[in-house]
Amino acid sequence: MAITIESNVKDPDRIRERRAQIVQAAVKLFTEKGFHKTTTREIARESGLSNGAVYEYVKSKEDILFLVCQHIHRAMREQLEASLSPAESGAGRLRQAIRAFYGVIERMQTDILLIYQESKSLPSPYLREVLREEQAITDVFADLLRAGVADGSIGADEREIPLLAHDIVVMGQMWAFRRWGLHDVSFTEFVEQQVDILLEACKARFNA
Amino acid sequence: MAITIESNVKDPDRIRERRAQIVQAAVKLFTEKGFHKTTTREIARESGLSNGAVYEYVKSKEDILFLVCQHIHRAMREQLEASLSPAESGAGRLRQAIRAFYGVIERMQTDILLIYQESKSLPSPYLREVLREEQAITDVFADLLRAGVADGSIGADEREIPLLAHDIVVMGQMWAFRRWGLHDVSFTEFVEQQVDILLEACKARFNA
Amino acid sequence: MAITIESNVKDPDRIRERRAQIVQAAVKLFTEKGFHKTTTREIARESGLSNGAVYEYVKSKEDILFLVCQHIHRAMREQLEASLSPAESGAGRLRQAIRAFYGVIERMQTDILLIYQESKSLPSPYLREVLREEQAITDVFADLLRAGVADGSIGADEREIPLLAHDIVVMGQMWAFRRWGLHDVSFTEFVEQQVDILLEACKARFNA
Amino acid sequence: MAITIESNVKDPDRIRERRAQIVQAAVKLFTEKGFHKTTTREIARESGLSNGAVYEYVKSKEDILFLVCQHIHRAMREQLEASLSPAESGAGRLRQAIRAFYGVIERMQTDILLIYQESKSLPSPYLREVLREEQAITDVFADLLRAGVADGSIGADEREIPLLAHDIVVMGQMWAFRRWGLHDVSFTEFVEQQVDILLEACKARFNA
DNA sequence: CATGAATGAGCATTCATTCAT
DNA sequence: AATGAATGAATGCTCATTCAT
Repeated sequence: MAITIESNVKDPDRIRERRAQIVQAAVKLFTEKGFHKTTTREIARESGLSNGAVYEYVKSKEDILFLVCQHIHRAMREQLEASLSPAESGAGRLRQAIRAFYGVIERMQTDILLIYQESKSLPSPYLREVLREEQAITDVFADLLRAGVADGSIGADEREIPLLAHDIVVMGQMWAFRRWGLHDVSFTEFVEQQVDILLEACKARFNA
Repeated sequence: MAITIESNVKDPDRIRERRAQIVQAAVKLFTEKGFHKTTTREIARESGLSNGAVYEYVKSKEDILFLVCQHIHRAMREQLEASLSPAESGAGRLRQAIRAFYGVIERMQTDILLIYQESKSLPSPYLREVLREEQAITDVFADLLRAGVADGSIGADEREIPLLAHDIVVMGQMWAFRRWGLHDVSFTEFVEQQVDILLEACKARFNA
Repeated sequence: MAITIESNVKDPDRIRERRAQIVQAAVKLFTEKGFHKTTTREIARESGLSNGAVYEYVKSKEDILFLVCQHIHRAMREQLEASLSPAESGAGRLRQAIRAFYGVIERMQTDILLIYQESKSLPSPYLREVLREEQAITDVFADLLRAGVADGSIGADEREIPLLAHDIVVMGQMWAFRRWGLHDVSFTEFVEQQVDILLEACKARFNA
Repeated sequence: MAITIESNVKDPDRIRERRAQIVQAAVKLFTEKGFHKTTTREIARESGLSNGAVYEYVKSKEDILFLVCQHIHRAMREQLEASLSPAESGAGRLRQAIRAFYGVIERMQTDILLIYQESKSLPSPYLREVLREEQAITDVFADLLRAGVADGSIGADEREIPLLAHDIVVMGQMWAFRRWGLHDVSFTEFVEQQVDILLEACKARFNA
């Protein structure tokens, strides 16, 4: 199911290592100049590989973009999971999760923006995979919502949950993609206000 | 203040007419294949102009993208303004405005997606102008919120208003840019749920 | 024999007038940016004519260049002839002629440079005509030399005369085309030194 | 100080070799049709390289023109130096140098014409470098003149030397750029006459 | 005569990708 | 496995010239 990028090279460790170099270089360059304005030569130079070597670990420039998206999503997931702490109620856990997630967004602003702006250039099988990952993140919140419904700490209706989960994600990500319009709002204020709105929207009850 | 695209041609009516052709062709092609994968030759052919003629009305490919964004924003504004109907209270007018705006988004889905995905390719003076327009739309809702606060039908705090306005916009636009994740939600449900959340968030009181 | 540039327009006065405008504009632009980097549109604008109007008085861009060269040569001739003053001996008349010619060169530096740099872009019948004119100027000096030989004030041999005449011309024109290397030499010094060399070379005798 | 043209290719030998191909092709084509009427594609074809390969060794068409000028100047210098033979007096060495130089000019007529006609199309840093080279050639003669003054074999005044040096160069180069007017003069006659004039002008004394 | 919009061939340059070494 | 030179199709843009009005 998961997409695998082909490589001419056998040694998996080497593949990991080299791709890490490539991805690091690409993230930097894509962030600075965008996918289309970055050349594969630049990626090669920045990653310390030769032109040809890049193509030993990747079949096309789009592969690199996919690797980049994958890498960013992986990092987001890890950070998100690392910062989830167990709480008494479902509502409590949800609140913590949202806060944790928004913290990740704050730290990974430029990467998230990168995905927002460039993922459309992915060939569709890759794009699907990236959206699947985006959905997986959304599902984390859907699951938390359902857990809260189950323990009575959240009053939302099952019909509302999918959209609520999307709202949670989007209302955080806008910190990255609407940065230009939010310069007067501090990150703390931002989080508090959004969390309040979202928990209200879920009909969260902490005394449940 | 407003950016003006230069043209070699003098007759303003002709400019309007030809640029309309160009924009129409470009919207179609950019939507189908994206800005970078569309060639100026394709735009020329699709718009029924010669290669050279296009460059009589526009100085660069980026100009075309800007014209496209401008056109879309203009259309959004017009539709939004046309569908605003006066209501008793500020809260009522806000609710109507959100509904109207979301209707516009529904009808202009692909155009909005286009702006989301391609505006980053604009040279920065153009980009600034586009963001200004985006902000203007956001400000429409900020103003409505303040009007509601003034007549007592909305209980939000002034400090919350800017972010609330962005939330209103983004929570509607996600219908366009998160289409892939909302296939199980009908548009009506979508609107109702978002509007409920948002009005709750504004502390709207309709019996005020 | 003389080349005539065709025109769609009948009235000769109008042709003269319009071509004068075109030439004036072209001289300015060619001097500033060179023949190839100047567009016919620019010439039209600068001369106050429309794009199409230019082509009523001229058949091609090369025609304009030819007209420009012709105009410059004509002006040189006129100035040269106007400043020739009769002197006693052939040698005296030659010296005066050279001085007069060098004065013209000084005043028309940029025009002369223009001919030096751009005439190679003329279609060959035009080029031939331009060279004929250049030769005619050279012949003025050959004739003066012969007159001096005839009255005994110049001792040069007939075999030397053609080259001597070219030397006279070139040693003056270098004031225009070697300007970059002559910044430490004043024009007066330049003239005196060149004239001395040339008259010596002709074996001019003023007491003849 | 000296200008260096960038290349994507690392191996200096290869750069030398390929640039030699490019220059050879370009000299041929520029001589035949001029810089502006020659396309980079033609240069590629004529030099046996692909379109893209040319741009691995050069950054622009102007770079090629500069390389061409540089190559011609280098060849002139080499030939000039190779044909300088020591002579007793300064005046004698000067005479030999002029003859040698004029021989070079004769052999390199078309190349010299090329520089005369096309160097004005060089971007100004390149042009400056080319003029510096032209000045260096002129300075060779200025130095020879001063040496002759020093040993008493030349009677020219220091104030006259710069212009005299230019005269030496220009009176030779006219063999290339006034070819059209010198068809009746044999090269031997040309050299003898110019040398006589110039040595006279320097007040050269061979019995010094 | 004059206008100025339209044409379209043409050009310099780029860059993802390949492949001989 | 790595290198880096080579490829060549593709692209945005220009501009002399024409011609309908």
